[in-house]
Amino acid sequence: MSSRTRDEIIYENLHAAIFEVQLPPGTRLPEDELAETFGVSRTGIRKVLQRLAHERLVDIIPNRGASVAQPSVKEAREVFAARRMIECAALPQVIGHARPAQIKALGAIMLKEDEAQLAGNRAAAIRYSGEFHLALIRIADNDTLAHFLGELVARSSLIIATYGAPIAVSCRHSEHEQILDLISNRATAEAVAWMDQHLLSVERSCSFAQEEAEPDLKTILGSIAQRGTGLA
Amino acid sequence: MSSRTRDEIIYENLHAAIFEVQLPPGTRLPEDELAETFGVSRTGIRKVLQRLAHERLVDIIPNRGASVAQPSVKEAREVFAARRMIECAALPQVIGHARPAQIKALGAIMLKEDEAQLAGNRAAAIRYSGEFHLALIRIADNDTLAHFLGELVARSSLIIATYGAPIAVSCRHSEHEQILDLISNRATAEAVAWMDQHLLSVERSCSFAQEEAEPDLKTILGSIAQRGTGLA
DNA sequence: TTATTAAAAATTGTATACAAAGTTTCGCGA
DNA sequence: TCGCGAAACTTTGTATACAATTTTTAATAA
Repeated sequence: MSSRTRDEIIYENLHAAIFEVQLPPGTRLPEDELAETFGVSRTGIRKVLQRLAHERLVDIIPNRGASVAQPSVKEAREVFAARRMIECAALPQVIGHARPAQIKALGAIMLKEDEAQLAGNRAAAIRYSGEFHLALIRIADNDTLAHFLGELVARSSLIIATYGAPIAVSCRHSEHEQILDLISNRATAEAVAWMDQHLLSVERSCSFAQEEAEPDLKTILGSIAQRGTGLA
Repeated sequence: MSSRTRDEIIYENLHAAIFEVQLPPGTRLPEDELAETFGVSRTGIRKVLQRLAHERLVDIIPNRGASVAQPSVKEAREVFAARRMIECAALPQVIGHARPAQIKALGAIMLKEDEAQLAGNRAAAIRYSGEFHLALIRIADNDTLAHFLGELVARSSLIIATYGAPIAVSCRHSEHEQILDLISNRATAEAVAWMDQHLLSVERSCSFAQEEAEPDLKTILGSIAQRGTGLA
């Protein structure tokens, strides 16, 4: 499998670094620095940055360069709403196609996620948690849909990094276990309901309140002024 | 609205040309030729081609350049399956949010599509037909989802160009009218059922049979051999 | 001290040059 | 005539150079 071209490798590295929150939201990504790091010219880097921008994992502002994306609250809600629609809608297909070996593989991923959690390996926990959702939808044998969900899962990581409670890491293991049970029992309706609740609970674990209202400069300045301006 | 950078304009031009089947699937897109056409260097063209490749509107084969994508049968089925999931799942949201002005706007698009059909303006008919589906989902106020559907709708155009009957142009006007009626009456369940049927009927209007089976060289050669090899 | 402005530095945008890979053409031999 | 192979040509891949823009720094005046 050496079809992994050099661009591909750079992409995978950057993607993983962002997905696993080694590069937190907002981190600047100067072309020169990346080019030097990966030992290529800016040309190759730009291509990768464009791709990541298209996946909404980095923001590119014209003439001002790239940085790890900082999803807005609206975007965060959209991503979770889209995930609920797609993952729930695909679940019947998943259950229809699921073979024992695939369910076993899901269990293995879940186990690794659990191990990573216990070991305090945050990056691995995030990776396996996302991998669980992706391995799940891949059973539906729809690459197009799986590709979309891949983007949404990666963006979810950025969202949780931005708005999530510092401790809560993405998905709770027990919920994945529950969904897996329902799938292997072919309990479609219950599985869909659980998946919906699972994704809602992840969304609820984020605190969007602070930015729910547009950051209002006047309000902020007003509250500062209250503390006394020294004027008058 | 002069925030349309030069790349953006090139992208929009190429996208429209592909979407409206002015550049049929399989058309080669040499960088030099495009660069000359748009009066820029290859650098700018490559960026646009990469973007279109990410949207699966063009295929890029390393060292062999870009061409308008030719969706496989599997990909075609995936795209329609994804559209059914997304458009049906979003419909409740659409109906919940729909304001009279928006429904009126949908009606206007439908009218233009109808006019284009009658005038035999195939490109405009395709454009408005896609625009109807996009305007519809935009009512749900989820840019993320609308963006995904935008890609799926454009790919649908390529699919229909590749597998569709020469006469049948995308969506039948009457079906759009029916869906619009059900939405304005807030008949959610019926609207979802109609949307599902509508998308299925578009899919069924394509003839995937020829390529449904993997193009099997041995079979083809065998049937040729049957006609007599002249050997022995 | 603070605000304003100009110059300098850093960063991105775009074109061009050269290298690498692929395609075509032409000629040679069977 | 047909098949094979090499050279010429075409096209893409990558790096580098220079232009344009933005950001930072420094200096000056209120």
